Amino acid sequence: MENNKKIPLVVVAGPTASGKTEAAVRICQWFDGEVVSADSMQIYRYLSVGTAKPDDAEKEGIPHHLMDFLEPSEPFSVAEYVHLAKEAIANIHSRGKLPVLVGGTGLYIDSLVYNIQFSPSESDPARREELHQYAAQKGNEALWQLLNEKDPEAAAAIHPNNVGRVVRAIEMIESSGKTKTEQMAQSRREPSPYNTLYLALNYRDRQTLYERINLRVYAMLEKGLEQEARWLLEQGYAPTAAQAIGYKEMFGYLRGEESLEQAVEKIQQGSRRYAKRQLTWFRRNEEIQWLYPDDYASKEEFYAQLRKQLSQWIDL
RNA sequence: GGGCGAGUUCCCGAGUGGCCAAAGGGGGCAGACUGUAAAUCUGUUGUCAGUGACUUCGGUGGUCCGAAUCCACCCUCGCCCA
Repeated sequence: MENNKKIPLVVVAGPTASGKTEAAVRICQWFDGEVVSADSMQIYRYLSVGTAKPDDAEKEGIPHHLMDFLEPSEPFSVAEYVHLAKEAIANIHSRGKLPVLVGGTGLYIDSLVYNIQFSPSESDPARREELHQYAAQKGNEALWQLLNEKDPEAAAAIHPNNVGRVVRAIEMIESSGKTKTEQMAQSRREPSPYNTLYLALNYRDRQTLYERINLRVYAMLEKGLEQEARWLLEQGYAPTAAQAIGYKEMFGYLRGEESLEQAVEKIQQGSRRYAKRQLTWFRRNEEIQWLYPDDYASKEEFYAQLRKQLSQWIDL
């Protein structure tokens, strides 16, 4: 497929609190675009403040897709995400608009951008549970040995302590008869239908990012994070949503086990560590064009430069 | 003024004569990542040079072949008596 036949796609990635949301809305305003969220937590309804979902004012009238559509009690998966995101992008493109993929969930973004094909078979919860039990009783090493017998190549790449990954690799070979390596190769056969401009935000000075994170947590508190967290806690079952940073740290405080100050510090720290993991993910991708707002004297200067960069890309 | 206790590497905290650059945890830094991914997991963390050397355990001075560990004095903090 020639580039001019591919669907143009702008990606705005980067660590949490780096300014993705605002940058994306600007891009949509300049080039008649619509946002497709690539965030594993903003998919959930009701979790708004804690996931830093943009409110109506911040959206500035720009349509946002794949946000706010799942109940917190529902689990979710990359495969489902890619399926939905593809549809959303195709739909936006068909209406002559520019799709702008925005988010911090690297796995979701890359799976979509590189058009990863997921095998049709879903996971088997019972078998998974069985394997987890095995590890709990006989040890991580013993479970890993199981994988090592069936798929040594996968075993070599997965640390025995990473039980979830070991279980998944065993599941892969058991359900299909093919090794993880074989399946990975198959998943990459289809060329990407997108002509992607992969951008990511970051700051030269890590401290700047960390300060943004710390401040944003205080802002979330003022906007009602506590109420959202209390609501989520009272909902009970929420396997994925309850893992979200900002909520899980509030639970201890809400149960009276620790102070609000302690919870806040944990949220800030959890967010900083998350940001670091995100950076590790994106940094390995040499295709990404990094944007550093702190290279510019003002935000407007930064955006002016960004607009110029995008114009050039669109003209190609 | 007297008595007792404590001061350890970024933080907390073990360590009471050699096996200690010093357990463990936290934090930091770095990395992995294909159906949990805001999750999960790994490595590393005094300095300098490839086995080694050098500086460190409140300060100073001692004892000893050898001290974070023993002694003396001093400083700081906490508690108790005044």
